[in-house]
Amino acid sequence: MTELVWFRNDLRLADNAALTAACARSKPVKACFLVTPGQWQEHDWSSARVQFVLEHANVLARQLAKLGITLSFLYADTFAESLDKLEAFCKQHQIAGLHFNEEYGINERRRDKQAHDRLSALGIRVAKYRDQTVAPVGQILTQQNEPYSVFTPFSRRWRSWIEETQPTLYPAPSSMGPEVEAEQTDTLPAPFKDAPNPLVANGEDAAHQQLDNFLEERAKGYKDNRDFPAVDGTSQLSPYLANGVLSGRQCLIAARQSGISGDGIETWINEIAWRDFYVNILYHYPRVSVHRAFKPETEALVWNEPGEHFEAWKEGRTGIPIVDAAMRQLKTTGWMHNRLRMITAMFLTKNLFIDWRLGEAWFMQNLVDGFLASNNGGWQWSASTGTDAAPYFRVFNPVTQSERFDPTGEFIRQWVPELAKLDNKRIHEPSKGGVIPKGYPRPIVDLKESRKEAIARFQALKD
DNA sequence: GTTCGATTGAG
DNA sequence: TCAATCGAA
Repeated sequence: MTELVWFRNDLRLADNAALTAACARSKPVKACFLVTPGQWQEHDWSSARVQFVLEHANVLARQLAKLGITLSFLYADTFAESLDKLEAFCKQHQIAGLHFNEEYGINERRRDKQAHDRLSALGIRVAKYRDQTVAPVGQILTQQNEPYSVFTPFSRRWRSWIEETQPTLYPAPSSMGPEVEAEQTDTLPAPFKDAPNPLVANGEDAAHQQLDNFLEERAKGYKDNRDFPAVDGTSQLSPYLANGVLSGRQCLIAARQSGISGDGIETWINEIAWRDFYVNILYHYPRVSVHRAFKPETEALVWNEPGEHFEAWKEGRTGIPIVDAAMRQLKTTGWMHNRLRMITAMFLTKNLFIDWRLGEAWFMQNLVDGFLASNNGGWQWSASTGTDAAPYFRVFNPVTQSERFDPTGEFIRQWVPELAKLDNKRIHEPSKGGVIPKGYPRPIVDLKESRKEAIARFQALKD
């Protein structure tokens, strides 16, 4: 009788609850990965992400093969069809027990429930593991046993849970049998083409090297440097985390074991907490995964028609240099610096007053690290429709942000070469006091007026 | 029940 | 200053 590990958003050998449990149970162990392009497209997966995931699945297949575990690729279009494939696979290989780590999007939960019901009916044990976050999802609750809707108290509770529990890593499995030949999936399925060049190196080993390198080189200065897009101040681990090549738990434990102390590392650990926080929000408030606002009253907002403004935003020709630089970075590399995600999201929702859902989808369609919980959480935060939202009257001024976080215009110059010759002052707002370089647009919206209008629309919600 | 601290700023 | 809101005390 065979145990089967179903890999999904957890493409790693080390610190993987489902894999460890399956290998501890009995031999032999098999593994599978379901290739579902239609579902990925429906979920706005980017080409960059699909490429990243499939390449990492191939790396995983080779690692597992060395341990005597075959990872089989099962092809189906949607989640619904994939369950037929999974069921057939289980019958064909006489699977006794299925193991997987939970995912928390609403379609994923529905799929997992159906998988559980169908396979249980065949007499197969179905074991699921709550492994996506450092503290198991649903563990961190207020004193009234309610989910937190504000980050700071959540993070305090989260930190004390870690102190009390001292989480440890699941060991990577040892050999389960003689080496087998690794199956490999071929290149990008049909809807996903023209992925940008990979931003980060392939494989679990590369992920750990990058984590170690971050801790050695940049963690201490993280708090001071992380907001400057021209500075290499962040960990850039998000593609690995979003797709489970690394776990948040591995990051946390590596940070603690590094012996580094101080504001830098603690600020970074807070980012791991943000990730857990938003996964919990997705879990406790399923409405956010069907494009509904966390704050229901904000559903009454009437957003502008997207039109030409939305096109200009997507393509990086809004006439606001920091916004355009950021949007071009996203489209070209599949990644955007976090400070810029806030600036561009705030600009779309508060200055252009375009529905946050459109921005959320565009980010997903382009990001290599697109992760429903964090992307939705971040967008709703920016749009003031979400948890712990910035008060609606607090609207970033993108020019001010640009002056503060890209003071020499280095980042703008990199992505908006039309403006490269402007001096450090003018580059943030070329329309002010001088001739705009040829080929660069005037601002498509008046920042001051649009800010006032947005605040008024939010104010009107309360009346 | 009420106060109080805190909240990835801007004008 | 502006100013909303949650959670803890």
